[in-house]
Amino acid sequence: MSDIAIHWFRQDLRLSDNPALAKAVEQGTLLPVYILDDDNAGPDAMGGASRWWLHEALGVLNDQLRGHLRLYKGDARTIIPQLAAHYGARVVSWTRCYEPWRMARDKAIKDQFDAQDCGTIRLNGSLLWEPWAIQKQDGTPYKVFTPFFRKGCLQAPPPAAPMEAPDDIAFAKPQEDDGAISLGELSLLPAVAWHKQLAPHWDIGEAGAQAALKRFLDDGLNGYKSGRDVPSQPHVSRLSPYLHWGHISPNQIWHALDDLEDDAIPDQDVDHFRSELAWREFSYSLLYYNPDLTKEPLQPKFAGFEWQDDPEMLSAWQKGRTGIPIVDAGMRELWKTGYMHNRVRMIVASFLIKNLHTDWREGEAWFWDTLVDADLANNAASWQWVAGCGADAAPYFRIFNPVLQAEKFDADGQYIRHYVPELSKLPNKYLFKPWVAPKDILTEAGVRLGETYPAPIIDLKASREAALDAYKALS
DNA sequence: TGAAATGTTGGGGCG
DNA sequence: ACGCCCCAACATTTC
Repeated sequence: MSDIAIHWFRQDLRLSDNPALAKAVEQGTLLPVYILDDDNAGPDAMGGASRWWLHEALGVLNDQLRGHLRLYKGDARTIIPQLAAHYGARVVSWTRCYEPWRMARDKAIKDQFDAQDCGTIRLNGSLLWEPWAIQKQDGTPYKVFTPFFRKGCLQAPPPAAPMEAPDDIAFAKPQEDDGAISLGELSLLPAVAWHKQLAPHWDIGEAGAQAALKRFLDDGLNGYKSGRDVPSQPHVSRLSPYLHWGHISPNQIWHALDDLEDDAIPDQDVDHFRSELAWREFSYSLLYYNPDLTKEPLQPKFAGFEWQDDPEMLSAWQKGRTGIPIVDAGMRELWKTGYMHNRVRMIVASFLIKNLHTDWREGEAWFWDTLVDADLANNAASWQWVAGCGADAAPYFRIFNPVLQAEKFDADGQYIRHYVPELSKLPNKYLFKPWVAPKDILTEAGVRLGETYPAPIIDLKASREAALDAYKALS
């Protein structure tokens, strides 16, 4: 047996605060690998934006590893044991994942190794607390967020202090015939170069994650609690893709908040940002205890709910051509940047579900394909939350009015004007609802409804009432 | 992590 | 001066 330790990178694409990687480095010479495993992912295989991000991220990680990252494509259940045998590895390490398909796969691989000499190292590096660590007194999982956060998270042992990156990694000598392929051969980039417009908005990788954290702590956190609702303001962290890919660990963020030296930042801002990290934990808890979360409503009474299936409506929503400015602005931000501000996510989701009466799984699928932070747990839990069929869900009658939401949270119209430039000359009075503007105002602003910008595809008032009736029938 | 309908109050205009 | 109406502004209830 050699002294080789294989670290299998998955959603932990960083060197610092990576306990499993650190352990592997301690135990031998490192063979760092990544496997594109669409075989096991099945219907949960990555979407387009994720694949682009991963392509870039693997390039950056390979540079960090001084060109030693080995890439493979296929079924990890066979590739990992083959690699271990091929190299005569002493140990294989990985950071735990919590998606049902990954947990099943990883357990099968672990079981194979348990019957052999090769050891495994499996550690948490992606969550503040592992899903099974946060439970109610009676041993059942929390179903409501606030006690999950206050009683569960805040009274649990605090997250471990982050570790430095291992210095001076000794790499194993790669063998040419081990099945490794090039980054290009992973074929992660889409045939149509849609991803190119995403690139200017992101600094992918571990350094980019740390820069985003610093930017947020310096300029965004102060005023977070209320500023986070305003999409034109820099008061959101934009850390979600970095967390999803493990370019930064939640422990690093949590402890950075502990270590803040700026006394001027109100406690309520820091506390609220911590609660957002805890929402991520809550989503993972929900998925862990409800493996069908991505496909089945948590509340059984929604099982037979009759959603409308209108491909044209869905397409208009996806393209940002609904005729409702704040909705279109959000959907276009998503298409252009791979991201959407959280407040706007709630607005567009509410519109799809409660005005267009579309199955929440359609929205879930679109976000899965287009978000650079697409995350199985967060995506499923959040769509169920908006649809009202999830845990701790919004009451069914809580329906957003996208006009009022825009008037409240984009009061100066900056966000809408940026993403819906064909409306930018409209005065604020009509920017949020151009269909009520007098003809001469529209003409003066260069807007021709139905030509330069769509007329609304749905009547907000009537569709709201229809949703209320349908939901009321359930309760 | 709503919105709309309904109810209440109080100031000002006006006969 | 007084009563009446109107209607913001705010509060409460309902979906």
